[in-house]
This record gives sequence, C-alpha cells and structure tokens, in this order.
Amino acid sequence: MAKKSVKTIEDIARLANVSKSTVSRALNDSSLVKQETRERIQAIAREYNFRLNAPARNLSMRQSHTVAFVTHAYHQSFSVDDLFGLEIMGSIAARLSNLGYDFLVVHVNPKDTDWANQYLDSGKVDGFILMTSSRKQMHIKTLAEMNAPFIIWGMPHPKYSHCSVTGDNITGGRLATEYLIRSGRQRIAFLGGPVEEMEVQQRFQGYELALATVGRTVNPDLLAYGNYLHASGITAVQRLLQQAPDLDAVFVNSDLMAIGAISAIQNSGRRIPDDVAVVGYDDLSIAAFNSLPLTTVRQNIPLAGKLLAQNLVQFIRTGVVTNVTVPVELVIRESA
Amino acid sequence: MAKKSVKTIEDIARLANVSKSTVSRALNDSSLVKQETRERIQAIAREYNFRLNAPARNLSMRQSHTVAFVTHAYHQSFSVDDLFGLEIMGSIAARLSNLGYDFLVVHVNPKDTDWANQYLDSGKVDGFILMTSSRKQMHIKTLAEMNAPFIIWGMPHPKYSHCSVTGDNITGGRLATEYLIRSGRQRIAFLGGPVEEMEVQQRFQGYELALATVGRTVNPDLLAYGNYLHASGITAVQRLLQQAPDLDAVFVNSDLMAIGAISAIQNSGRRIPDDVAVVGYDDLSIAAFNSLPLTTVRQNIPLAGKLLAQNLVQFIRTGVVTNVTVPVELVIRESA
DNA sequence: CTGAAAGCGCTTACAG
DNA sequence: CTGAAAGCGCTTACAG
Repeated sequence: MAKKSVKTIEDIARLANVSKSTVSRALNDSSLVKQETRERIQAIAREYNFRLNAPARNLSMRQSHTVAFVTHAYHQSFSVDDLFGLEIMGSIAARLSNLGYDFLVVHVNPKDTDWANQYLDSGKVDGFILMTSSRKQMHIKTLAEMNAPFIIWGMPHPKYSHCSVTGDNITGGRLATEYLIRSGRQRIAFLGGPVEEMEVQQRFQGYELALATVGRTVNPDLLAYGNYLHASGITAVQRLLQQAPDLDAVFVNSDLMAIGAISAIQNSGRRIPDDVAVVGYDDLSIAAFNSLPLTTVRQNIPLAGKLLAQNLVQFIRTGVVTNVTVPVELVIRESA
Repeated sequence: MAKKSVKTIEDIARLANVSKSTVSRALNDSSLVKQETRERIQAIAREYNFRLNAPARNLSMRQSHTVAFVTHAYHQSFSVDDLFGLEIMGSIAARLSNLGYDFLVVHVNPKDTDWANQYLDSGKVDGFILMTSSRKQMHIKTLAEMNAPFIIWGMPHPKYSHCSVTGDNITGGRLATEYLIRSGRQRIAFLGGPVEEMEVQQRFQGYELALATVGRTVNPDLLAYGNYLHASGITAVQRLLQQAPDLDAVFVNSDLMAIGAISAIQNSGRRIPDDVAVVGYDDLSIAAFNSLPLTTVRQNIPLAGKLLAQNLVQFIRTGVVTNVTVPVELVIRESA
C-alpha cells in the first residue's frame, strides 16, 4: 500500500502538462478551460483518486463550506426529546452534502453567549441552522446583531430580517380541531407548547377558528401549556383533567407530549380514543410506533430540512433572505 | 457595528509589538514564550475577541482537528431507530469539543465505497467514529486497509488492529437471564440482534451461561433473531410465540425490539409482565418513557461516547490502539 | 525567549 | 483558453 504520490494540484499539473491554475479551474468545472483539457484533467484526477485539499481551498476562498447545526440541548445528553432535531438532521445533511457543504454539529451551552463568534470568526463555518430552543429569541438577537448568516426553524423574529422555514401552524391547529369536531367531540382541550411562542399562538388560532366556525367558543378550563417534552405532557394533561374532568378530546402540540398525555389519561381510568381522543403534532417516527399509534398533524420534515439547508446556502451566497412555510397534513391513526 | 479590525495574528502582533511567531506561540500556549508576554498577548486577543483562523491553522499543521461521525443510515432519513446513535452523539460531541476537535456528521450511502477517501484525502477530517451498521465489517476492512484512523463501537475485527469500545455483552446477557431465572421464569426466550454479530453471540453466551448455572439448557424453539429495530421485534416475537406458545419470558437485544415485542405479545392476549416478562437492552431514553417502562440492560452511553472520542483522538495523536469494554448494569422497571 | 522567512495547497486577478 | 505570481493566515524549523 504505497503512500499516495499525487497529493496536490501541482502533481496533477505535472501529469497533465499544464499549470496549477488550469488544474484548479478544471477541477472546479470552470468554463474558462477548454472542455477537452478539462475532461483530460478530471480523468487524471479520478485515476489517481485525487481530492482538493479542503483547508487550503477554504483558506484561499475565505469560506469554510460548512454549516453548523446548533443543537438546543435541553439537557446534558440527547434523548427522545431531541427526536425532532434528529429527524430533521437527516434531510439537512443530505441536502447540504449535495450542495457541497459539510455539516458540523455544535452543542451550545445555554449560558455561553460566545459560541457564534467562536465558529464564525475562526472561519470554521459559514452559517448556522437554529432549531427550537428555550433561548431561541436570544440566539436570534445575538446572531442578527453580529450579522451572522443563519436560518431558523420557526417563525422569524419580528424585529430582525433573517431566513426561516416554519410549519403552517394555523392550518395545523385548524385541521386537528376540525377533525375532532367532526368526530363528535364536545369538549376539546388545547395542550400547547410554551405560551409565549408565536408557533403555539398560531396553533391556538387555528383551534379557535375551527371552534368558531361551528359556533363554539374557547373555554379557559380546557387550556394548558407545556414545553413540548414528554414529561410536560403528563403534568399538563393532569392539570386539564382536574380543571375539566369531562373533556373528551385534547389537541396536543407535540407527539412527545401526546405520548405522555396518553399514558396519564389512561392511568386516570379513561380509555383512548373512546373516552378521550388525542391528536398529536409533528408525526415523528415514534408516533406510528407508539403502542397506541398516534393520530397527529404531520410536519413535512424531509422538505423542511431540505429548505433549511438550501435556503441558508442561498443566503450565504447571495444574501437573499427567504421566509417560507411548509404545509402540514393530518394523519389519522388510532388515538383519535 | 464596525467591521472587526483585528482579524489576523499580524494585527495582534502589531498591537502587542511582537512578531507573528510570538503571537502564534502565545495563543497556542507554547512554553517557548515568556509567561508575561504570553499573558499580555492573550489578554489583547481576548479584548479584541480574536480567533485563530481554522483553515489556515489546519493547512499549516496538516490536520483538520475534526472527526467524522459516520452514521449507519438504515433508512433514508433518521428515526427512533437511530436513537442509540443520537444519544451517544451527545457525549461524543461534548468530549470532542473539550479536546479541541470539531464534530462532522457524515451520512454515508451504503453503496458508496469512497466516502472515507473523500473525507480523509481532502483533509476534512482526521479520523472516523463508526457506529453499528449492516456494513460494519466491510467498512472496517476499507478503513483498515487504507490505514485511516478510526474507532468503532463494538467488537474489534479479528483480522485488523484498530481502536474500539464495546459494551460488556457477556455480562449483559448473563445479568438479564439471571434476573429472569430469579423471578421464577421457566421458559426464557432469547431474541437477538443479527446472528452473525459477535456482540449478539456474546449476549447469547451470557444467556447460555446463566441457564447452565442452574442446570438448564438452551431450547432452540426459544431462539429468534432480528436486526435491533422496532419492526423486527414484532415479527421475531411472533415467530417465538408460534414456536413456543408457553414461553414466559424473553430477553431482547435492544430496547427498540423490546418495545415492538411488547406490543406484539400484548396483542396476542398475554399480559406483561404477568404472563411473559420482557427485558430489553441499551436503556435508551424511551425505555423509561414507554407506556410500560422497560426493565433493561443499561449500556453506559455517556462513558462510551467519551471513550470513543478521546481514544480516537489519542490514536490520531500517538498511534496507540485501545480496545476497551465498558460495564453494563441491569435496571429494573415494569416489564419484568 | 524572540523574530525573519519559508511553506502548507489552494484560488484568482492580471496579462497574454 | 492558459500561465506566472501573489495571497489566503497560520506554524515552525532555523538562527540568534
């Protein structure tokens, strides 16, 4: 297994009898080289299994060609609670890789306010993808004010102009509630994510809208909020059950909370979906795997990830800021 | 928000009235600079929020200071089935970051045999962390033969010398089985991962050992194999139930399969743990979240991730190959 | 302990 | 369409 002898474009240049410049252009598919030369050089590169040196290229171009995925890290270590992030990671990585970008995962310490500088000023990354997190608003502010390229999953910050991709939360809330109404449910509870989040307020709007359409009105006893995570689904639904023991349905803002809610409801002696119907949100892979498969509002995670990747790269390259919302759909299984 | 004016070590050098060399040394904590100078320079760097440029540093040092996490990608997109990988990712990333390494995630296409070259020869990464995957043996061969620095989760390949960290599978199998025996179970089934895997064979050894200790012997009707994933737990346990309708316990090689197995067993009209006890493996976060919390063999994921990170970095730096096994423990919840 | 200088392997004006 | 040369921002022998 001989040490590879062709390691730099200079080696290729020698082999092809051209200059380094031409090799560089050929390997970058520049239209500045004659097609025939380009193909000849590319063939040689392929033959010798040659790869451009990334650090050299990045230094020269003053771009890292890599993007950071900033993880929220509710806790010290990852768990199912981070499943949404994991699932979307897959499609982000795929799209990024075929755009020629690498995918760095950055686990930020919530107290650390310096991470963005650390990765940007060092030339390690060209931009950031920000997922949901309790600190999201603060992070957006930091990034926006330092003029860092970034994109977020969720509603854009009202005060700053930046890229985002978000689900259609109003429709999501409406779809879930309409279905519950059509199924004959009379006392439909709303179990939201954090009240202060725009996304949650929009899902609530959808809920309210659907209710209003059939002449109903929101009952404050039927409202509770959690933090999207499993444990909060349990406690929040217990609160609901106490405030309104006769509820017969609950629209939950995440699958994780829905799974928690289901077990708490079952423990209270009620049957699902007979006594109370539960609709989740997201359609993570566990929604279908759950012992009681979840009826839920499906986010289009593959599309969302793809857009997160390509719109960030587009922003890095051209500076155009996009705010897109991806459609949701209701998938009916057994919990409602 | 003025554009930053100090961007390179040259700027710092000017500010500190020293040479670039000295700045470089000071910022790298070299003992070659007088402590006082070093501290003065570091203070200036801090004041101006200066970061060394990573591509330049990497080019100069001919090291990327980044490690690739190679994901198995059973499917196109991530799901709960990749939860083990996700959970371990957290601790790997943490340890890597405090060793000064970055964490790239590489989603390899199973058919692609070229990914390793692509990342190594381009100087994008210094080494690889390989998790479980159907192609693991082949990937090890590829990496070993190209002399790439890497570490795997699992048993090392017999033919090649390389780093690894693995769980104590024999003890894991023994612990689970002994507990089931102590609980008075008479017909204990073994639901393994892929038969051809060393890890699975070792868990089987532990199972056999525990049985032998109380004078029992392995009944072939009580054996089945899956692929660690949820769906295979369902089908495999159905097979078992057919071969041995009177089984009263099953030791399952993953939590994911265990969850599938539980629902299939319940659907067959049997109660858990009363009629049949189920012990899982791994103790992923879902084990505790499951509607029927899992009794399971806990892998020490935080420790495993930490070792995976630091032993790979150690190998990169010094060439010493380590093969370590981390302990397991039984955690008793409600499924057995 | 410090500095001047070469070198890491690319890209890209500039000139032809 | 092609090449010579400068430059990207570091590190590190080498000399002092």
